[in-house]
Amino acid sequence: MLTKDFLRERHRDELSEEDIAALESAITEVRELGARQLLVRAGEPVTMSTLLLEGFMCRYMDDRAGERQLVAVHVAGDFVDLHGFPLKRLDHDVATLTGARVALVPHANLARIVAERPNLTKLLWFSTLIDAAMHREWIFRLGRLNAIGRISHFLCELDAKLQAVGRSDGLRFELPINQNDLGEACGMTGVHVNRILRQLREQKVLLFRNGMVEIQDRKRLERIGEFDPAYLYINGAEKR
Amino acid sequence: MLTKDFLRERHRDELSEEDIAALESAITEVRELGARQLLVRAGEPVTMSTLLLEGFMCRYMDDRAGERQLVAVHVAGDFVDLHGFPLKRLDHDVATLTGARVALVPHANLARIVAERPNLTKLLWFSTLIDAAMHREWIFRLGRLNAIGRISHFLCELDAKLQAVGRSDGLRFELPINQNDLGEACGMTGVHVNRILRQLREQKVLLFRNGMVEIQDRKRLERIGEFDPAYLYINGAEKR
DNA sequence: CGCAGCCTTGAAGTAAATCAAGGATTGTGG
DNA sequence: CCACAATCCTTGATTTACTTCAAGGCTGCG
Repeated sequence: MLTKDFLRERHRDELSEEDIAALESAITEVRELGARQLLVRAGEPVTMSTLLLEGFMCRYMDDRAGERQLVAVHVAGDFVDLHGFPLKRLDHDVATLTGARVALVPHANLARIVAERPNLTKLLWFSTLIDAAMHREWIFRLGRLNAIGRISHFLCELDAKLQAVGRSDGLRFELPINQNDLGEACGMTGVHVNRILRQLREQKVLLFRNGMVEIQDRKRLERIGEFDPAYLYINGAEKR
Repeated sequence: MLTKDFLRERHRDELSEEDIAALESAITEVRELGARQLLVRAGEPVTMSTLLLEGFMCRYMDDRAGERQLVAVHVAGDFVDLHGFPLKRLDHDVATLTGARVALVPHANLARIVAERPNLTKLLWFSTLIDAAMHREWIFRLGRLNAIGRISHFLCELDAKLQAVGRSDGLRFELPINQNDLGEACGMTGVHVNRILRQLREQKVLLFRNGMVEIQDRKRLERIGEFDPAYLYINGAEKR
């Protein structure tokens, strides 16, 4: 069942068995990808969308100097570039961060779903809106939090998303990226990420080493990052 | 024709006359709103969506200290909280910036459209994805541009959106907000906005006074803001 | 062994925040 | 009609968070 993590803990239960079967059969290919591999370049017409099955992917844009700004990080179960279907071309690049396994869905098959399955269509729409909600929180993070807050918030978000698909137990999870990647996500230099991680380590809040995140003091971490998971629309994680 | 500005210059031509009639008849009420009026509070269930007919609205979230971060600014023709239909509750507040006229669309009427009109549904979906694209550009702005770049980019975006709905001639447009609002959008203090506006004024790039923006040197403005309108998906404004 | 990639730390520089005060404009009530 | 209050704009002085530049160390690998 390739789509088992899609919308997991997020109204997946609203999908009928026929809806799920329709989605499964829309997949035409499964592919293994290496780390740091470009999948879609900004501006080029797209004809397929990518469902991430395993690993981490990201979406990003470059500034004039060629510096990256990540705008999204994706985990298993995410329909990474579903928005490419209505948009027809993307405004950003899509790439893997780590090794990954993906399922490919041609847009022609999505068109059939839209024509025939209003309920599934609405949930596909819903899933792109969760991405938009995460974008908004990303804006908040960059606009209103300082460096330690940004890193903390980002890692809280990742943990929550990974827990929803069974890839984190809430204490530790794998995140095989480097400090520079983290900086590109949180709008700061790799050097400063290093100093912030040291602070978090010294305060016994969080450890990030060898591609592994260990949350030592979740309360403090969430407080530092001003984190409230409501925006992730995960079942049961309502506004506190 | 209340919906005449909806998706104007953005594939509105893909809507059939019946689609447009269906959308028009989904509107149950038109309302005039004062400036700085809260419409939707984060977390509360929503049952209607708002099509902005005239004026400026915004969406924002507060940090712990109560400081606002704007995550979107809307102009005439924008379906401000259409995403509230699939999401059922919002992760942010929605308010007017200026006096405004809005059309209200109950979600029950949207449900009928989704059930009966796949083509219109896909364009409604599309319109929420343009918002997401603007969110991404907003992330880029905050993460990768300095203060003068952020202000410049933001005003370029507003001008492009307003031109698409005939509210800017490309030289000047009304924007009746204050410097502090601008700061809340661009992630900086009002004081610093003031200094940046002075720079833009002294360099004869742009004037912002009395709620009116005058673009004096568009080339420079776009260059300072690293602005490329491709992400707005406005017809004819393709990737350069 | 020697190189590449990543992490770590220090020192100096800079963009923006903060604190503070005054000035202009508009509205308001006596 | 004018005093004054409120709001917004403007500018200066100081502080702070983060960047930049630089160098060295660790680890794994061909």
